[in-house]
Amino acid sequence: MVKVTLKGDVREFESGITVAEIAKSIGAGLYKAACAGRIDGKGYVDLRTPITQDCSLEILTFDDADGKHAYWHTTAHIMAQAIGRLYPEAKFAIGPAIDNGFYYDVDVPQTIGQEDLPRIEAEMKKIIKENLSLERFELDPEQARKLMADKHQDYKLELIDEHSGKGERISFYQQGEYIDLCAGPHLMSTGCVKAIKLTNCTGAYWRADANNKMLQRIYGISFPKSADLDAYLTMIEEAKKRDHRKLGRDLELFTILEEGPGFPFFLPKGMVLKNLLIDYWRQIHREAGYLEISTPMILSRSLWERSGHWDHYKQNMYTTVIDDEDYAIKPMNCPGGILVYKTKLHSYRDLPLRVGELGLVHRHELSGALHGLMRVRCFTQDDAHIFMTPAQIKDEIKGVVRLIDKVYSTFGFNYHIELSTMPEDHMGALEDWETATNALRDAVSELGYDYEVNEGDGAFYGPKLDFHLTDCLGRTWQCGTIQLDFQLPERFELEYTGEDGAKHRPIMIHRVVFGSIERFIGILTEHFAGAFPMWLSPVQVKVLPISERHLDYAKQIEKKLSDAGLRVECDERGEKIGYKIREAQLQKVPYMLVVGDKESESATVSVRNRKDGDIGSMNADEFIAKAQEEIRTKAM
RNA sequence: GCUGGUGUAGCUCAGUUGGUAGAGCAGCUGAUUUGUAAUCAGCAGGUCAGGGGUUCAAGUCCGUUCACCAGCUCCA
Repeated sequence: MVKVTLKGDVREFESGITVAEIAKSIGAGLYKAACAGRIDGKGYVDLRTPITQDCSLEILTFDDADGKHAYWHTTAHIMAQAIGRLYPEAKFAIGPAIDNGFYYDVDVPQTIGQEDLPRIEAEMKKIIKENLSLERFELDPEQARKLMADKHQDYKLELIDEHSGKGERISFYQQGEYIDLCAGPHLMSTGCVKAIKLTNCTGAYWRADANNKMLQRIYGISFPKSADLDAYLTMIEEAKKRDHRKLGRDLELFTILEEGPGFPFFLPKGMVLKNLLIDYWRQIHREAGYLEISTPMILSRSLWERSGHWDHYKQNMYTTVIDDEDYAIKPMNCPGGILVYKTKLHSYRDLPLRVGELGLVHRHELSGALHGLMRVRCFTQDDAHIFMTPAQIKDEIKGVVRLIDKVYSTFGFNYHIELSTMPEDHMGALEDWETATNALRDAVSELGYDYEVNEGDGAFYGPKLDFHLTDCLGRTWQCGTIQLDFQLPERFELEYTGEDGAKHRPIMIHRVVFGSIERFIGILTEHFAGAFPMWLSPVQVKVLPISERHLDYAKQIEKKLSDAGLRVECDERGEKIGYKIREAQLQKVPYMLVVGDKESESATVSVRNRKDGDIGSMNADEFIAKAQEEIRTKAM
């Protein structure tokens, strides 16, 4: 017998009972809803897992993130089975669950287009109706190879070869005629899946390597209730309305034209926003002890050769020729910052030396990678380089992490941190990489932040901590980054004079907080759906006279607010008040001041808030005080 | 760059089996002088993304270049 603790309740079962059977013993409803199990609070296991030791057990349903994972993974198998029926020559690659649903990569001779998805969906629904049970079995590598070879599943054979070295037995799941190499876990039968939707089909490289064959990837999602599926699809439609590319046009923030793909134009209102972010940036960096410099946009080839960019980053660099000499338009600000460091001698007393630069960099990004303001070919980095002694590394990293957290909190962003380690194409000694990576790891864990490790994704000169923000559709974008660099100080022979009078080599941090101001504005726009907080709104107040005879009074109010430092406009057109309000609402102006007979006689304004509607009347000074307070506190 | 899709007025979109472009909103003009999300009328606006080809005839068919969209790869 084994003792199993379920939600604090201890129950006894015969040893070898499966998770599914335990769920069944609790209730038919739970058994039906069960997706996976969690033993002793760790990870998640298949429902078919036998329990042979005392433990605590959680039955995971679709409400649990891991439960969803199993649910979607099973749906991926159902889709693969359907594809197998419709395209008998199909070869299957991998088909995992992802954050929002699942996909399967398949290799079929025909092109599967959007218009083919309903046919596959229909076949999936048949398979669900057939309520096929999913059976798990294990084979040793030789048997596994034979099974997959018989089915001409070349990609699966490659996957088996990868695992067979470990000598482990290989697990499979079978439902009806469909057998898939798979570690699971899975639901008990295809009938457990209810509402399905295939959302997208696109190309994807086998093993995520651009040198490999491109397979066809089909994305889908599924839910236990069709109402949940409908809600999800509605949510996606709503999210698209917050797309910064649409809002950027509607709110006249920026535009990107065919004449300059990837090179954004900032319109007057977008420029207000950009400048406000820069003002804020300068203020917090001054407070954090940073100096500011500006370095040239174009610098000589020899500089980029010395920095290593010419060897490691050339495919992304725009180059030019001046008086028969090669030059490059800077893709990064660091070499310029380093030259500034070298313009004078430094003492250990100067360190840490924090030097910021709002640098406009240009990078040739692949045409297919461009995406509104999120991915452009020229962008302003809110860069800074910190030169320091080895003893200062950890504190400086912590200082930057805190600064980034402070800024992101100011905007109400959630973020996650990734530690990116040494890439294949790197320069410098392994020990340095190890020291640098450990310093980043220690600093972030000592501050108590969680992070994921992103193997091999560091910069060519050093490892980095990346801060990722999420857009309206849940895609994440790297914004802040902290990179620790031993290489460039070495290459440029940077020095400072130590307490001992001898020359020492400083270590440098490259860091950005916004990341790029362009990308940050994109994220910001989607986060607030264009309704920026008062302090960031390009137009904060719109004065709306009821009719022409209130125009003088409206202009007085406008002047008064403008003198008080508010960004205010007056709608002087001979339109009805409803029309003017509608337009101001669509432009997401935080406050509208309606002025007519009543207001001009009593020297007041009727205040309308874009969120709460009419909030009553007050005199102009009261409104100004209220507005200024909202701006001062950066209220969201 | 790769796979698939899309490209008609400033924006959102119609445009039948090929028979040489249409609406709403926005804009301009005029009338209306208005009380918390769209007043009415008139006017103007397009080398149908760009070359090319098939055809008596191409927005429509074919090919190509460019841009955009989704994803992959890559990245702030």
